[in-house]
Amino acid sequence: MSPRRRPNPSLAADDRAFLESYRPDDYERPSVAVDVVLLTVSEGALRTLLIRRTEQPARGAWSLPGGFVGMAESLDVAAARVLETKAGLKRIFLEQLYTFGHVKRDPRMRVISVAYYALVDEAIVRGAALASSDANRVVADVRVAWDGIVGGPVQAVGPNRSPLPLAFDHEEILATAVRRIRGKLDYTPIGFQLLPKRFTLRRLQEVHETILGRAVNKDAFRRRMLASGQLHATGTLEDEVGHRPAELYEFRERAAI
Amino acid sequence: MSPRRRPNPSLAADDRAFLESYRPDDYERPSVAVDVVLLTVSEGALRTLLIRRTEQPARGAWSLPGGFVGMAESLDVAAARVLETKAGLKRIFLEQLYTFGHVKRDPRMRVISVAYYALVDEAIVRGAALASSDANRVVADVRVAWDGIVGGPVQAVGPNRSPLPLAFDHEEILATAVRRIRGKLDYTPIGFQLLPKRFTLRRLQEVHETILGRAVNKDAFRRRMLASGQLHATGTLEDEVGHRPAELYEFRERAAI
DNA sequence: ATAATAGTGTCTCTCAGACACTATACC
DNA sequence: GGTATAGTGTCTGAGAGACACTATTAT
Repeated sequence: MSPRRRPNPSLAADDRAFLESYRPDDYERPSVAVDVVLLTVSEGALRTLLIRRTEQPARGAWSLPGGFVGMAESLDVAAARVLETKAGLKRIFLEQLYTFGHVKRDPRMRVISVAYYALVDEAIVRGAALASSDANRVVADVRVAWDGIVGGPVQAVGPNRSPLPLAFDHEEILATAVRRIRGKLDYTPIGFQLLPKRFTLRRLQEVHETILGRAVNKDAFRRRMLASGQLHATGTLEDEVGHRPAELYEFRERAAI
Repeated sequence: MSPRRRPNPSLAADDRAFLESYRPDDYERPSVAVDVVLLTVSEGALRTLLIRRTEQPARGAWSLPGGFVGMAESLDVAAARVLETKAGLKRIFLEQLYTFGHVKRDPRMRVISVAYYALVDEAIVRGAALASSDANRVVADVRVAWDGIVGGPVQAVGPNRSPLPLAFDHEEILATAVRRIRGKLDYTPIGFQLLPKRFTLRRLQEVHETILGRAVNKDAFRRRMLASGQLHATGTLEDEVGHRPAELYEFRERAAI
């Protein structure tokens, strides 16, 4: 049962002696899970991947993709694994969000959930396995009822405009993710993660407006983005747009796990 | 062994039926701990409470106060309990920081640590039980070797100016806490938590300067603080200062767990 | 030519930084 | 009065918002 029986050679001798006698099973332990809020911007709406629960508890309700943390994988790796197995997505921007640990948040047993959020271009979402017509998966609209980063309730809405009930405390997790990215947007170039490699400033501005839930000033936005030094003009223009084409930009570096 | 045997009456009938058959012990689980970075500002230095480990592993190294999460307590409650039992402090500002889950961060076994940070007035630290001359407790200086919120290494230094080696990944946790409060200071009134109920603007500015590790503009600081609406002038002045006394202010509300 | 959006130049307003000045306590 | 800090008034520079204007492509 012990996760690491092999003594670590870098430990001091008395550390090793201690390990021999230590009995981890003497203490009752909670389960630890990761839940991932996969966010994308599509058609001017903030959207997230939800999976319908087919088993108890909360069968039929919608939940964030998640899974239990393996004994030999770090939290980051567990979150990336969940993203790959449940959404078919690899090498996506992924950051830890918050850890939810209320005693009764899962009726089965004590489950502590380390929540992550991921940002991904909508085109990748469409191309991934989750695009297959699976009635138990949906990329739901996220309706946010508050301004700025004050926080508050959110609602997931399905393609047919019907509200989707969320299992456990997943509405709180989703709301926390929205609050976090709204706050991060003010001082980090997080919006790039939601766009393809090349994009126009107009598209980037639309992403910001969608996340923030309000219009932003076009001139100031352009100036601020270009002054940040994070953007690289490619010299090429978009095409087939029916009006004057805009220049395509790239983000200088692209974080991924 | 199961944490909650009593059926929850609010559950649907099939949820209850599921609970009867669910066997949480089928899966191996990690241990979950909380570690608390207790920060205070004293004599122009950022300081934190450290406890010397008297048992293996890492006996003799210094560690953040911490403890395992009980099966019937939430993470917030566990952190507050640690603060009370290990530092004798109650009703202190306490917020979740980050969750550390590298597989080998603890050589004994898989331990996932949910880190919290707490901010407290130095006078309370001095009055608490931890002031008792315990050679295994120290309020150490935190030396920060980087500017702004870029992050980097930190070092804990004892009263005799000797560096204190930290156990496990506690240096990383401490550095994460410093990074977090530096960032929060830019847009939230977090500095109040490190001062007594009544304080002068000068003291508040000193706290900000200590946390940020740099001087801040006096005029702009006063204007910004007074304009924030978070401060309430008491009308009384400090006394016995040997020069013109400053007005005492209060923070409008004081968060605590 | 017309429509539609890309992109720029400029003015103003707000706010932070800098600095000088006055105010008020203890000695 | 001397000294030290509290607190204010004002100038300046940086950056966001607003708005007008030019540029460029498809139809």
